[in-house]
Amino acid sequence: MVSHYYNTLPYTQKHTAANLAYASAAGQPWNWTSNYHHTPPNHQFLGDVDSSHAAHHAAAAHQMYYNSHHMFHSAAAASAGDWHSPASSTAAADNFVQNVPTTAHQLMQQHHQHSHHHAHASSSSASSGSSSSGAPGAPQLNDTNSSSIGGGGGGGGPAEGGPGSVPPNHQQHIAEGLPSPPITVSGSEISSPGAPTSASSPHHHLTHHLSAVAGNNINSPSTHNNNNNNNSVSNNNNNRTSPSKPQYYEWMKKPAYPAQPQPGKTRTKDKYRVVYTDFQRLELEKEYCTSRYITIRRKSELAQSLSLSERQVKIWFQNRRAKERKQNKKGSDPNVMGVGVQHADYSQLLDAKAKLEPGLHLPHSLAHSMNPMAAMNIPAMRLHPHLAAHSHSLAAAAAHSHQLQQQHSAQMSAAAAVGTLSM
DNA sequence: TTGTGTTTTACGACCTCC
DNA sequence: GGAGGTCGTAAAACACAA
Repeated sequence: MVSHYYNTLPYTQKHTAANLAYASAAGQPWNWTSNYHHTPPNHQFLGDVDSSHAAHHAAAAHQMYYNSHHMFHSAAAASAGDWHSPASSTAAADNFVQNVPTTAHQLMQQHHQHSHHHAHASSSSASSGSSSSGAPGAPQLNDTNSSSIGGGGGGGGPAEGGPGSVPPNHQQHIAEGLPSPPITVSGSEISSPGAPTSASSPHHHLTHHLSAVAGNNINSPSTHNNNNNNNSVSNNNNNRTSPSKPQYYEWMKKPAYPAQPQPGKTRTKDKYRVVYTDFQRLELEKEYCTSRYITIRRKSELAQSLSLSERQVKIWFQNRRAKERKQNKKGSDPNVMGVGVQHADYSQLLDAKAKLEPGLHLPHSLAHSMNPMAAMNIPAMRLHPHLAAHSHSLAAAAAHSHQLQQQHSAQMSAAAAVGTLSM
């Protein structure tokens, strides 16, 4: 049986505009990607600046932005003023882990309610996550692909750091809201700090189970001396007609993924890739909305709160930017810089939002402020990465960003107008 | 159900910056 | 040299038409 969560929640959510999940490019009710990340003013790089001022700016606008439109974020903002406030620095960081799970729980509860409201069919979605106790060290994973489910992510992880240090009830919250044990591959830091070891992965369970019953350490690098055993098993294959004993075949000895061509390669371990939960995606999107380039601090915080590795967060941002560039390129084919696409998407976004929150009618100015980055399409926004990475250049980057934002404010207004009218 | 196209994670190669 | 950026790509996950 397939993972409850995996099958229900993502799908139903993805097909429901109200659920804020990613929607595939085709047929999506509103293009989260193209619209949502249109960061509020002055957000392009402010989020990267570890200065309290800039961060505060980002946090404030971010809060407004999400409070207005996301059932998630009202809770997030309410309980986590620190969320986007690096200004709160260490103390906030200390509280971060403790706050976030609670927030996550709230968010998921709201999400769940909302799912009931708007997508009744998905009623079992979030509960699937909560159905797994997600106790630390004892993640309950669903059958398949549940690596992205609550169980593993929060609790199972390494002893130090991350949600592992969260109080028990928070652990459950994490299990409900911050699933995804990133069962990624070895070799690098890619394995999530908060994620369970691969031994917790369903695949791993299966593989190990099979290997155990087969009497082979199939995943063990030291098994090259077990060729005899393998041979014996292979020989058993010839006796597969024997009814008295369970038969184990050659394929059973194979790991879930093809053997590594090179020992150092990392892709082939337990899972080629994991699927992030909607919550993880949402939080990442939120952060991306704040800034397309994540700071080291925020990366660390996010990684911890989402039970992802910093590498995963980094790569997610890289992929996210690539996605945006791709979309921009696609939208800018006919001598346009994608603004038209952005407009359409933006109107869809607002339309969806309006459905989501019928009472919400954004004033022009607000809509404008929400979408300063319709011009994110603009090639000029491709500031040099290191502008974001290195604080020395941040001021210039921010200034540049601001200038670009102003340059495109007219377009933004148009976009906002379109969006408002569409409601 | 299956085939096919798209999206999402993840990586390697290569680059720039400090 | 290390960190992080883009670019290109692999492959799983997913969506959808036939």
